[in-house]
Amino acid sequence: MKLLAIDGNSILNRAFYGIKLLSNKNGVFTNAIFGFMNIYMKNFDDVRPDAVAVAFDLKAPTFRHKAVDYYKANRKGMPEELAQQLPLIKELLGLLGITVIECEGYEADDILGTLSKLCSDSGNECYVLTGDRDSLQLIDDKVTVLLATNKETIHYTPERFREDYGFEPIRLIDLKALMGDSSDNIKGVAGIGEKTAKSLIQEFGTLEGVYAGYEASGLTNGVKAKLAAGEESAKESKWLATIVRDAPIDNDLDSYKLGEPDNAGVSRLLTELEMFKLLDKLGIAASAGEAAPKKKQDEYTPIEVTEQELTAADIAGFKDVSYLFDGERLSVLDGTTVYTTSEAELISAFFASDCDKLTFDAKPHYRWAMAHGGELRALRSDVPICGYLLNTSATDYAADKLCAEYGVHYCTENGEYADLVSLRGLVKRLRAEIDSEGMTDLLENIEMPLIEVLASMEHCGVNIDQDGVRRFGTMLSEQIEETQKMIYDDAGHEFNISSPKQLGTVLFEELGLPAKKKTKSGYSTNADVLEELRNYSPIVDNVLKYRQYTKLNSTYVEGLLDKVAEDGRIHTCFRQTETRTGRISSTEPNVQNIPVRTELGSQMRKFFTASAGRTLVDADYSQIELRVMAHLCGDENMIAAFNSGEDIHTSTAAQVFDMPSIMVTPEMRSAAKAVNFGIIYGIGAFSLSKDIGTSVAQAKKYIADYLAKYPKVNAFMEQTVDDAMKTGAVSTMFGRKRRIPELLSSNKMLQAAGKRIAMNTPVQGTAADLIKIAMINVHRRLKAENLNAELILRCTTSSSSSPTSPAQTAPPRY
DNA sequence: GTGGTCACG
DNA sequence: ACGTACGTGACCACT
Repeated sequence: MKLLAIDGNSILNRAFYGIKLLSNKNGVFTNAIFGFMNIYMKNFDDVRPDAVAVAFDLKAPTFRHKAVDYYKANRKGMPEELAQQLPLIKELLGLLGITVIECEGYEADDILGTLSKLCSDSGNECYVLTGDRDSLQLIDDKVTVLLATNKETIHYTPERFREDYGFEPIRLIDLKALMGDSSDNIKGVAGIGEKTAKSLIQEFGTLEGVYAGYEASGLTNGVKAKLAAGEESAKESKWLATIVRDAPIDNDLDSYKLGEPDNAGVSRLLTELEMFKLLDKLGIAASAGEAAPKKKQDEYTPIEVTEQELTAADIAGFKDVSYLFDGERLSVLDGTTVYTTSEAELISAFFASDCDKLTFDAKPHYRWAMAHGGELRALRSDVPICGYLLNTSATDYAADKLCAEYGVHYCTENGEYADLVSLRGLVKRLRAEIDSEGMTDLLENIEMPLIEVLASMEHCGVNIDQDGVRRFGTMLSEQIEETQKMIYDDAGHEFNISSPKQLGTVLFEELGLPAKKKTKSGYSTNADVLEELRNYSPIVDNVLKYRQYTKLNSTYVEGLLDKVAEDGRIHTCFRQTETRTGRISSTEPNVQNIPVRTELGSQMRKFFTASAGRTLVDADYSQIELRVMAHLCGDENMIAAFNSGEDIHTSTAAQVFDMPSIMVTPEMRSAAKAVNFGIIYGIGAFSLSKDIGTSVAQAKKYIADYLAKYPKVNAFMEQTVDDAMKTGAVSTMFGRKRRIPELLSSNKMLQAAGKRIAMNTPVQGTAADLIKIAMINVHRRLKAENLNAELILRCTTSSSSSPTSPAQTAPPRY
């Protein structure tokens, strides 16, 4: 029999610190559970055990059998984010049929020690899974320790241990007795570190051996003196370092055999935690409907559907239907009948009909209708859009997940039509939720109408001068080759310049440039770092150039050409349920990050052209986010600055530096501009100082002066953060909500990040709302006035607000 | 799949 | 001692 014995605390800890904080919508953290289960499942697959036991510490309130416990119990407790996951993982393990062992007065490793001894003594195999090297002392012929590190799990057999340490596993105790372990508050012998301790154990075998023979040995007098002074401490340390192997736990190994999992219970728990990926991995059906958490399950009587081919006559009879369409096949649910067809004419007729429609992700349907010269009418609700408004942070808005989350019966009994049959109930629930959150107007008057606008923009696409792009690419390729040669010359050999690892080696080891910053995996070689190193060697400049050229070539030249359709245009995909703030994003290609900041890069924009006989018009709001801020906080000074029509950054500089605008220098304006941006992002003095190249103290003063001049900005920020801390969420002017679980974190960095999100999102999100409204209005007006014009892109536009050309204050005109 | 880097608002 | 502004997406190297 094989037993897998797991140090629950150790693995949970490792998982917690190894995975970024995750939480469900109620702010319950789940990252440690997620990481734990990943480690567990991987090792389970490797070992294929018959029995599993997970041990957890159970701390007694009073002094216990080991002094170390006293200290551990007094150590700073685990962070709240982790502590709250502890009962949850225990519950989950129980539901999975895995034995959880806790033993009053004993730590997890004592339990592992006891379990492994039980196995060893009875000739059974034991695998001890832990992240703690202390447990390596348990290794023997029957006991393998699976040491989970950040990268991999090392299988420690006696052989492997001897290779790494040069002595027997059990001697780890003697080693610790000498070198100590500050994390366990084991003192060891003062002045003896890892190296000395290892060589002593290798020479004398045990602690007792050391003390029996060290005086007569050839050790230095210094070491001898330290050993003599530390003898008592060493003996106590040895005792402390020894893992208990006779904890009073159930010694019948059979009792740890895997039990039957309670799949419904697991499903309920993981659904509540919104850990759908894990549910999937466990092979348990997501979202057992009866197990919905907080929300009471809506009443539902299962229906049986019948299936038939759709006819034109059927369409005429439809009033209020749900449908799904995958680009080929349409299925419409009316009552209990599912009408299906793949005939384009019928699909077109259905889309164009006036019956009310509910569906799932309608944008492609609009596009299909447009591509077939028709239209999609009377769309009443789109599930992912509703789901998005209720939680902008979800990774996807699949029907089964949403049903589980909002307590709606997911109609698995309808087989392939589960999504379709569930649609109506789901929409009803989501709309009710949206209504109670005050977002109905946002849904009906912004997000829903926007779907068609985005579809139309995607459908039209934008014309690309492909030859121009190709020529630009050829030019870039030549530059790349040339630059590459120079870099190889300077380095003295060829290497992959695009590999940060190889580049780091060349710059910081071979050429000996001073490394400024480190990343997790080595030296940082980002533009900021390289910028500072430019004077050291011409190679640095060339690397920067190489980066610029290759970026332009692969992302923009090649990336764009790849996406040009047969009509010579690119048809990007606008994503409406992607961003946390309410902005639209764009993919395949991303048209929202076409270069503009450098002269060379901005040439890319020339290749976005009007097709023959047409004109490309671009329009943009000027300083929309700052204007939104001015409006939201109502600061008279800021509003007056905008109303004056003067360049806002110059005006800010004039206010902050207390002088007439005409005396504001470009440096002052640029500092003011940086502060303005900082204000939108949720200011920090450090970053501001870096941005404008001043001391942190100077940056602090700028911020203080700014906030003094615009007191209502300050008040608004404080109020917003305050409210956000209370409600865990922020809203835009149009009622769009964003939950901010980071605010609940006890990690100060994370909470500070949450506060910045709280300050930024109402501003960024309101701007997004406004632009969406503008897009809808423009689209409608072009249509209503029957103009031969189309809205085609929502992309980057020239943002020219230089001091000499004052910002445009009038609303854009079309 | 993740991390580093860099393009944009 | 550490990291250090908000929001995105694409590409590359590497695991």
